[in-house]
Amino acid sequence: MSTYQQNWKKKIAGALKAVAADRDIDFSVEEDDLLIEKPPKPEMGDLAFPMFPYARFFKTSPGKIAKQVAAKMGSDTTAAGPYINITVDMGEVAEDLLKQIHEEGEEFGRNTSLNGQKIMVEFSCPNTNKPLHLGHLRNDTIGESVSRILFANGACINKVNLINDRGIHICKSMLAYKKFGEGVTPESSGKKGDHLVGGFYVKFGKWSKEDPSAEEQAREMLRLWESGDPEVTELWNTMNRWTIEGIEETYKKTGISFDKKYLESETYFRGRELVHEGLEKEIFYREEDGSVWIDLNDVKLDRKVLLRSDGTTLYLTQDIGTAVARHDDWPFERLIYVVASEQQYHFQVLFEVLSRLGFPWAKNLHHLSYGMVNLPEGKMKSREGTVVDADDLVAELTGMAKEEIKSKGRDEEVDNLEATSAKIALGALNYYLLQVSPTKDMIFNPAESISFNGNTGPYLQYMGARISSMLRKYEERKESYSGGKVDSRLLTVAEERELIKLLAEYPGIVNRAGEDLNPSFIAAHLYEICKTFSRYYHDNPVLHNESKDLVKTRIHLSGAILQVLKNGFFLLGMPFLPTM
RNA sequence: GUACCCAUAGCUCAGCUGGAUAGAGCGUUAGAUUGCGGAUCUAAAGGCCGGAGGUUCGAGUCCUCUUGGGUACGCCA
Repeated sequence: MSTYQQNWKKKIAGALKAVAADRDIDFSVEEDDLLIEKPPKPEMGDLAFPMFPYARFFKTSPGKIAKQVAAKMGSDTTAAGPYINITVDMGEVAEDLLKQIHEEGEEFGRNTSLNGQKIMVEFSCPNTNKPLHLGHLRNDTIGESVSRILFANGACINKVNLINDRGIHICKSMLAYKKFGEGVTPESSGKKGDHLVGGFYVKFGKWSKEDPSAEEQAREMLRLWESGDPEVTELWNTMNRWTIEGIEETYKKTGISFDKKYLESETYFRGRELVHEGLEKEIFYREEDGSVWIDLNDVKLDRKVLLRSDGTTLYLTQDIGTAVARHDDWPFERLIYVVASEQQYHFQVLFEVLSRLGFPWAKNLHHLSYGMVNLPEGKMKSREGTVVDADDLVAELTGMAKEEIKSKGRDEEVDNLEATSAKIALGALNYYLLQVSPTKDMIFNPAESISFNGNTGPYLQYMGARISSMLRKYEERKESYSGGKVDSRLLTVAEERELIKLLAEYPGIVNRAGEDLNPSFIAAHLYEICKTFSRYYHDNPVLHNESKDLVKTRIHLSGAILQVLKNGFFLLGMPFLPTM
């Protein structure tokens, strides 16, 4: 909610009360309860207030109320059927707004609604038996973006990762390495560590089809690992290091970072302890075979096993330990788990268990459940080898961007072809992934994502580059505009009014994105700004203009737009490019 | 079988707490360049918002039922 909208709410609320007083009706309205919207067409006005809700109190039609209210207002207010439409003096709004944007710079759009609240965000959570794939990329970009958005809303953020480095699946790649690896290393093979290890995981799958004893051998290895066998532990250490180093390289390339990294191998003990404590408190119960359970039938979550009959821990047990360890490390007020929607049941159970264990903060845990990423050809299936590898995809997009730059003959213009291509690829990827509401399944189309026109990352980046180019040109010939001065009242073109409104709305969008944990609101808003600016500068010369005042004013506006784009890009993990 | 999620233009997606004639992009068709980077812009065609009831002054949005799709319900993670 921008300040000019707030002001108008106040005025309309006042007029409504005045109308009620005239007619001796006992009526009051809080200005925050007033509905505010945009008229369907800009020429109808900038703000609209529907009068439907008041018909009941006033015992007349909304249309009549609108007329009576409008009569109390000035010439900028018209009654249009049941609506009151306001035409805002945008010159006045622009004067303060543009100044504010230029002064606040990268801080414009931030607010204090979360007031220093400590929020932990968990995302990514890779396994150490294979490299990242397209699904992780969605997870990573949502996690990173939501963290930045919450920070912009005034929260204190702690981004955490949880490395899944133990369990039977890890042993499978280790076993295959031991049998077929012949001592190969990332260095000797020239392969990234995560890809090398992932290859052995795939190899295990093939081998286990031929040799029925493979699965049993993997279980034996797990037992050895849990009992601390030195040889297995050493191999585990080595291969985990390879994978984690490989994955961290991918994070670096995709602009993802964490404040803290948790390892399952270090937190699962804690989970086991907590289950034992819960058992003593009779929150859990033991079956005859020794396994430990919780009965959640009263909340329709069935019953769930917490410890195997041999006393070893499970995924859920480990997550209990991790949550408690985290709260001890950093007493968060909220913890957001960015995890695929497949795991909804898991988190319902986890939160319920933590709550029954008596942790008051359990009610502040939140599962940010996001949908699957599919391909135009259909679902990704690891068995059919159609899983899109993260590194491959980034490389492919980078290659496509590079070709595009060359084909436009701009490879001489950009200062670093390789770096620029990579930034375009990243912008394309993140924008495409974030443009869709997190909760929904989506289809990822690589060719569409990297396209330079349409609703895509590169299009937005292009608008940023174009505005930058204009600002550079302005700086070059600044002297020829000397004597001119910024005058917001000159911003009378329809697109200018629209742009000012969009800029004014930006902080509210950041707020809403934070409340709903939904970066797509920001994506949509930035696209709207870019599209409007495209249309605007196409027919309205900014620099090639007789009036020096007008040049300066439009540059002032363009600079503010660029600033908002930059700020929004950051929230979406999209690199900004001054030229491309 | 039970629970949760989704269904809007040929395709990919928007549509904020219910509000004026349901919007974009891609694709299709037709246009615009002595112009700040045409990697652009303009316009047209394209919709029973899966279906049926209900609540409401008003429903793409809320409720019930129904159809179709997805996911979960492991001593896997």
